Amino acid sequence: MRFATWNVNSIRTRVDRVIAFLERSGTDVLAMQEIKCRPDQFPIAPFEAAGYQVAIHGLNQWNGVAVASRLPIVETQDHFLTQPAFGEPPVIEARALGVTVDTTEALPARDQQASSMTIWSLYVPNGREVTHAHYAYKLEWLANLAEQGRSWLADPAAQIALVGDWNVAPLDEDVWDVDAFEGATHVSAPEREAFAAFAADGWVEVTRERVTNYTYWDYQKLRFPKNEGMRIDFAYCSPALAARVSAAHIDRDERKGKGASDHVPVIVDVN
DNA sequence: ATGCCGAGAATATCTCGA
Repeated sequence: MRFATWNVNSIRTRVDRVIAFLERSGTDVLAMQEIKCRPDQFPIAPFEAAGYQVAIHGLNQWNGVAVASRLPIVETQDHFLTQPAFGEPPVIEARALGVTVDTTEALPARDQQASSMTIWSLYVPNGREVTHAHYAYKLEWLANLAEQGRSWLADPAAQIALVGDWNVAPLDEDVWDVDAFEGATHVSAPEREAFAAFAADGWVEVTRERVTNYTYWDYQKLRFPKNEGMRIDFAYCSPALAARVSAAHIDRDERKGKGASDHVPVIVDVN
């Protein structure tokens, strides 16, 4: 069984690339971020034609998350219980979508193996500037998700993946030039502590040891040709799910050519 | 090589992204 996460930066602009990726990669479940549209604007037909159901959560042109699955979708949640609001009036933004899929047909029968998996497509707030209210919101968002996550991990058999654009570069090596990020968001100590808290709680980030590459390159200043990128897309798995992960990689080719997202897919294989 | 910002809404220029 293969799942993936990809910040697509507008599904309406990128749908042809996304469908081609699904068919080329054999991905069973794809978590998307920054779809930048409402459900009624989402190009559902090409997904269905390719054999995928789509769960969509989008409020307007900002943010937006979705999950495409060729495994049966059995439950969806359009926010996590402790998810904070932002703005005036306060709104719980479209930044989290939990989709539970039946994995029976994609995995070999095995004693006591779970028959379902919940994949959360997450688009963590950017933060903008460390002095901005959006930054405090980002830290609250991560802390509240961690709080929620601890309750989920009370079940040692939980099959849960928290995947998406975390908007945090956890290590210095996750940015092309740490000096260029002095004082910026994504690399600050509080953000890194908020990210590391998930590991302390028992979540296992399954791509760190299997992928040695960036997942994002800015559109500006020839960042991709010069390989000046950032590693900010991750997959935290519950312990029981992490134990079944066999491989992970990125599809770097998706950053090439006309019409690329600024992020690439991060792909995880599960036995 | 992969190439110098892209997307959406509104309507000409703004917000947002990291």
